[in-house]
Amino acid sequence: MGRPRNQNGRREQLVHSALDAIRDRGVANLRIRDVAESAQVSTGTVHYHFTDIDELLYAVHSSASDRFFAARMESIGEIADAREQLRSMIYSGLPDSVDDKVVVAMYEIDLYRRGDPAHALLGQALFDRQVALYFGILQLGVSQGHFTLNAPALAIAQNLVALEDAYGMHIIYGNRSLSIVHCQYLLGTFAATATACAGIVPDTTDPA
Amino acid sequence: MGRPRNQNGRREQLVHSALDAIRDRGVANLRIRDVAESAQVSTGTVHYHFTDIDELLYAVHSSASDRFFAARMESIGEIADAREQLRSMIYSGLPDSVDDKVVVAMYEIDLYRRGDPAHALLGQALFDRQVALYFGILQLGVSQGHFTLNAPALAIAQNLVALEDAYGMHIIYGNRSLSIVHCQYLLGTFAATATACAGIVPDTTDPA
Amino acid sequence: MGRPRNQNGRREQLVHSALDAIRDRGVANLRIRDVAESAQVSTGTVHYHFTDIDELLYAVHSSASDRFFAARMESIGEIADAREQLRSMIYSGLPDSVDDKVVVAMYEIDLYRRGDPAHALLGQALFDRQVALYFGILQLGVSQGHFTLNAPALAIAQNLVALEDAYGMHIIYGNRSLSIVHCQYLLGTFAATATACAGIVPDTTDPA
Amino acid sequence: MGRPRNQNGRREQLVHSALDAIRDRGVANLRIRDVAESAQVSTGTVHYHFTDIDELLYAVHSSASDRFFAARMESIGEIADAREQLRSMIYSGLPDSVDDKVVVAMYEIDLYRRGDPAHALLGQALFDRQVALYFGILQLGVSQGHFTLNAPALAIAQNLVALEDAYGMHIIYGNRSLSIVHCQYLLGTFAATATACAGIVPDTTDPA
DNA sequence: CATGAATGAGCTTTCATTCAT
DNA sequence: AATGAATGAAAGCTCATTCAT
Repeated sequence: MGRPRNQNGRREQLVHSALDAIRDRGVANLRIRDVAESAQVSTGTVHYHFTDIDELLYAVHSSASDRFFAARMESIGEIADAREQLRSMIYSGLPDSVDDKVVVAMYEIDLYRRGDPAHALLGQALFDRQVALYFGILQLGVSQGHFTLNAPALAIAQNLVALEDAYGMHIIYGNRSLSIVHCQYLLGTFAATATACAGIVPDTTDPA
Repeated sequence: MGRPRNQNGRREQLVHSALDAIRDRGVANLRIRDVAESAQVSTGTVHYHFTDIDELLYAVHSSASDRFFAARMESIGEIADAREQLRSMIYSGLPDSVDDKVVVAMYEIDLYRRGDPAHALLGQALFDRQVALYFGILQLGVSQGHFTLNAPALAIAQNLVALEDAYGMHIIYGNRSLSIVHCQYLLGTFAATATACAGIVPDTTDPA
Repeated sequence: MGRPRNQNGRREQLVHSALDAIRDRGVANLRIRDVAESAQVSTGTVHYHFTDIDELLYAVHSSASDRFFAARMESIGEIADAREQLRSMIYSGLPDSVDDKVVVAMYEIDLYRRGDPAHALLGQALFDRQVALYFGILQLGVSQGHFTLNAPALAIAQNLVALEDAYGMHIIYGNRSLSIVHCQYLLGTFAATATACAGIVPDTTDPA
Repeated sequence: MGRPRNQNGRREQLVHSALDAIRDRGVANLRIRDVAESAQVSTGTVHYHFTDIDELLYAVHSSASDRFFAARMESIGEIADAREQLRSMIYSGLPDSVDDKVVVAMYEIDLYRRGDPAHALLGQALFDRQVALYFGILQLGVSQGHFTLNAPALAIAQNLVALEDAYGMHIIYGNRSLSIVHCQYLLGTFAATATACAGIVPDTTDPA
């Protein structure tokens, strides 16, 4: 009956293409044409699926946040020990590289759309979800007898997410005095002292 | 440096006007005309003093970084006690408000010009200078017998600056779950535990 | 006439929907999509029944003219007295309101397709038919002994139709110094003096 | 001091060019590029002087109305006899030809911008001014002993302007059963009977 | 017959940049 | 030094039209 089959995936495909385009050109220089070319469709097609560029950016922001958080959830899903969970989180909270397209897109759109309440909400929601994740891990570690917290669990959780944000940003920006490994070390140092649990982090020796 | 010399005042005025314009419209939407109108000159005048918009943005970024750092230096200049210095730093490291034009400009340009080595260098240099400032304070505190560090001073210093960066970013983005006062509390919590010095921070009671 | 035959009802439905759409958006802003949405079909369906937008507009113009004239014919069909016929004509010659969709469509398409001989012909044909109608009424009134014409019947008839056109246009345009009632009065004044027959018109007292 | 000399005339020049372009292509098909080409400037220049196409259309409408009315005023300026004034008015109230750009622009914009209060006001204001002009002439004719009005002067004046509007529209539309000369005859017929003054009109013999 | 995703030409609009004054 | 009118490339957005299903 002429019903769409899998073309409903077109929106999703365009969002993926937009991620590539944003990584390559930056949000500020993002043109509809870039997204279209990356997806190998015409510009009209992009406009057919997204009223305007704002709607596309919102979809990308939303999708990137969800994907990022889902990946972190998944990374600790099978792990029982809070120390291992914490270790895993420190790996998944930083961009893979200077070109991690999901992380780049989140930072860029967040800032590019500064002042737009819809985007502010996405950023805030991601922060809060990540805090909740860390919060749970900290409590689990306490109950497992591995962690002794030197401050409220919420404050530690917020600081952990904040450190990830900051180091993620520096990595994306190309700050050469902060390699990914070194950022992991710094996060690990913080986690170790906050939980009074030396054995949790990948590498507590300063590699710098 | 074949730039106009004797009226460097005009260049500076334009940089100041650009700060206002960036706060109001965002770097991405910044037009030469906005800077010109804010400075009450013609667009031609802006072009006379800055070859192109890149040169203007670099000047703004550079000026904002310097001003920001200089203010922080000044804020601890007259203070002898490392605990008071640390307290003062926590105040001066966050934006005044969601509209702190110096901080907004730094973040926006940093991200907007992501990939440009010149701007990356400015960001990195600011980070490093702030780390150095904190590093010195930490060492002073140790020598004064107030601080007992639970991790290398450098790592603590880097984490302090990173937390400021992250919370600054969240404040600027309009994240409503992180008020300025709460961010100060979070920074204070970290500083207090890292230095094992309870009495240094403005307010170690969670105001949330 | 190789058009689809057996579902002429669909064509007519689309023409009606186009009338609504033109009233709401104006011909100049009329999109195929508007017609389709108004008829609750897809844009493809509109294209199936009308080769292009010109064909649709012609059908609408033609239909509106015919409907408008038919209504006027009908409005005097049962009336025997020429004075009453004339009175009735004055009511049926003006748009009901600023949003009379049939009248709006005629004026808009007429002007929008200015220069197109086919549309010019429709306008001219409507004018001529209405003149003929008035002409017959005037002659009837003379033969009934009610009217004494102060000019050739044809000239009076043409002027009557012209006045209707002009006032219709002003009403449609939203001219606030010409209410519908006042336009009726003005037409009545003209008709009364042209026929030297005081008793024919709805209201010969200036309501202004 | 670098003050504009006669470039202030650029706006006016563009309005004139727009009149030509509207006559040639119609308002609905008017492109900024048409205006620019007609004025031999770039499209950017048009946008420099007019924020958007609406502002341009308003300027054209306003200018056309004013020019049209001014020409009519001037056409009777030197005439003392009301009969001659009336005769002159009948000449100046109709478009010169099917391509009279001032009249075409007024009708087209009026209709194209139907529903826009600003344009409605321009149309109404022109109507009212013309009515006032006729009203004065009718009263002058009465005081000169040439006219005996068979209806209120205001009603006659309104009907005169309405007839001009309608016939102007038909001429513009290309209605072949209404030549300019014949329209003048029809206006003259009405004027003659309304004023009971046979000698005023160009040609009271039906030329059709 | 009907659908609606896809297309791409065509338009408006923006804005850095130039340049005569 | 400063102006601001003019430019034109670049981009977003609209929408008639096509076509596979």
